[in-house]
Amino acid sequence: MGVQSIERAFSVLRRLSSGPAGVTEIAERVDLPKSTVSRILSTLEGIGAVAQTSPGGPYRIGEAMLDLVSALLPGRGLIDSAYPHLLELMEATGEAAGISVLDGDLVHYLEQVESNNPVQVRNWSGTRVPLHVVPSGLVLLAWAPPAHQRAYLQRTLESFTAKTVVNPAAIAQRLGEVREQGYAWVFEEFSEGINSVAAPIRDSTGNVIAAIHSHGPAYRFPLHRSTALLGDAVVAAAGRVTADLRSNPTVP
Amino acid sequence: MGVQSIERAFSVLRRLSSGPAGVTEIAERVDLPKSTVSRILSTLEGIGAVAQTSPGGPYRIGEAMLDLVSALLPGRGLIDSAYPHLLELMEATGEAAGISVLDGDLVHYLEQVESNNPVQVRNWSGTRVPLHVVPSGLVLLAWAPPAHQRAYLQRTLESFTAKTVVNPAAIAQRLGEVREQGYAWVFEEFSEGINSVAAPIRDSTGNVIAAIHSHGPAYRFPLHRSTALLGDAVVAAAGRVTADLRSNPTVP
DNA sequence: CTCAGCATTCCACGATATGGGACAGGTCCA
DNA sequence: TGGACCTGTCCCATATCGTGGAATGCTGAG
Repeated sequence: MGVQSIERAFSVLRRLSSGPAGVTEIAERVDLPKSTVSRILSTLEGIGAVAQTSPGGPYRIGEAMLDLVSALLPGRGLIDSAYPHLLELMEATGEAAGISVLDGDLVHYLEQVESNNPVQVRNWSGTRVPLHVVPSGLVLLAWAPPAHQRAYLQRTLESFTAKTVVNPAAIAQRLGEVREQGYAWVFEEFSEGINSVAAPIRDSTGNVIAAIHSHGPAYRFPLHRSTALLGDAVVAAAGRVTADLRSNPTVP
Repeated sequence: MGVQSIERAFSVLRRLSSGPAGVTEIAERVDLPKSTVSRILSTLEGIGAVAQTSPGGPYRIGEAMLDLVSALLPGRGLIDSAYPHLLELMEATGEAAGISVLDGDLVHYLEQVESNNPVQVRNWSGTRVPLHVVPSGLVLLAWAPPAHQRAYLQRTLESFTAKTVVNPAAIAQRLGEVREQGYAWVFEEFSEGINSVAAPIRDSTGNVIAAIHSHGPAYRFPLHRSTALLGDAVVAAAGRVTADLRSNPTVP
C-alpha cells in the first residue's frame, strides 16, 4: 500500500535498532537481496540515519536519527536551556531544583540538579505525578486552558498525605492565587517531609510550557526563610529560562 | 546516488523534527508535489514513523522513531538492567561502580554510581577513552574478535602516565591473563591516583557486550584488600547483570 | 451559497528501484 | 602458500514501482 523502498528502509532500521549488523545478516533477516540491502544502507548512510561502527565494519543506527526524534524526547532542548538556571536556583535556595512539563493529567519531571547536601530529596527525574499534589503541577494547571482545568477537577483526585487538598473548589481557588502570585508552594501534600515551590516557564509566545521548582526536606525548607522571597527566586529563575527560550526558540 | 524515495522520506521527517506540519506546508518546504508528500506520509504513518496530532490534523514524528534510536540513547535498556547491580557492587567495594561498552577503538562509559565518600573519583559517564589504559577496555578487548585485537595492537598506543603499558606484546599477554582470571586490574595507567577493576557482561548468547567496573583513589583502593576478592566481586556483579539480560533479552 | 484551502485518490507514463550475478578484498584452515 | 569461504559493493538489462498533474472530496470562512 505504501512506498516499497521506504518500508524496506525502515525494516532495515528496525533490525539495526536491536544492535549493529552487517549487510548479509540484515538481508537474511528482512528477506531481501544483499544488493538491495547494500543500496538501502548506502542511502541511509548518506543521510546519516545509519553509520558504520568502524570503517568497513557493521552498520548501526546513526546520529541523525537522534535529531529527528529530539522533538519527542520530552524537551531535550528545554533541558539544555534550563540547566544553567537550575544550577543557579539550586545555589540560591540551597536545595535541589528541577524542571517539569505537562503530560496529559500528570506532571513529568524532566531533570533535577541536586545540592551537595548529604540529606537530599530523592531524584524524581523521569517520574510522573498528579497535578494537584505538587506545585509544578499546580503551576502547569493554573495556566492550562480553562476547559482542561475544569475537566481535571471533575475527576476523582487522589490523596497522598493527610495534608493533600482534593476539594475541587479549594484547588480552583488556589489556582487563582497561583496566577496572582506567580508561584506555588506545596507543603507535604505529595510526600510527608517534602516542601516544594514552583513557577512557570513560558515559550516565545508567552504560553506556559514547563515549570521550574525547588524542593527540600520539610524540617529545613523553607524553615525561617520567607516563602515569598523563595517564591521570587523561583520566579526569577523561570524568567531567565523564558528569556533564553525567547532568544533561541527551538523548543517543542 | 541513493534511493530517491528514501531520501525524500527523510527530507519529510527532517521537516517534521522541528514541529508538526501539514501536507501542503511540507510539500513547499521540501519542494515536492503534494501528492508525493501525501503518499510518503501515508507510508510513514503505516510504519509509525509519523502520526497525526489529531485525526485529520497535521503530522508529527511518531513513537516508532523512538524505538529505533533506543539503542543509541546509550544503552538505555542495558543501564536499566545493570543499575541495581551497580549499586550492589558499589556497596560491596565501597567505591564508585560503572558500566561501559565498546565504541570502535574506545571504551564508552555509560553510567556510574558513586559511593557517598567525600573523596570521589570524578564521574566519567559519557566519556570515551582508549581500550588499553582502563580495565574495562582490556576486558572488552580480551573478548573481542582476534582480528580486532590484532588491529588495535598494531596502532600507535598512547601513554597516559608513567605506568601505562603500551608494548603490544605485553598487552597481548595481559589479555590472555584477563581471559583466564575473568577480570582485569589497572593501577594508575590511565590517571595517576586511580585504580580500577573490571569484568565482562555477556548477552543471552554469551557474547561480551559490556563491562562493569569499580574504581577508587589509589591511596585507599584496594589498599590492604585482596585484589582477587575484589575481582571476584566484580565478576559476580557482572554475572548477575548477565543473568538478568538472559531472562530479559531486549538489550542492544 | 460560493470560494479558498486543505488532503486524498486516480491513473498513464517512464524514470527509477530492483536483484541476479560478477567482482574484489579479507579471514581462516590445511 | 593456496584455495575455500566469507564478506560487501558494483554493474546493468528489466519491468516494477514511484511519480506528479489533475480530478475529487472535505471543511470552514465570508
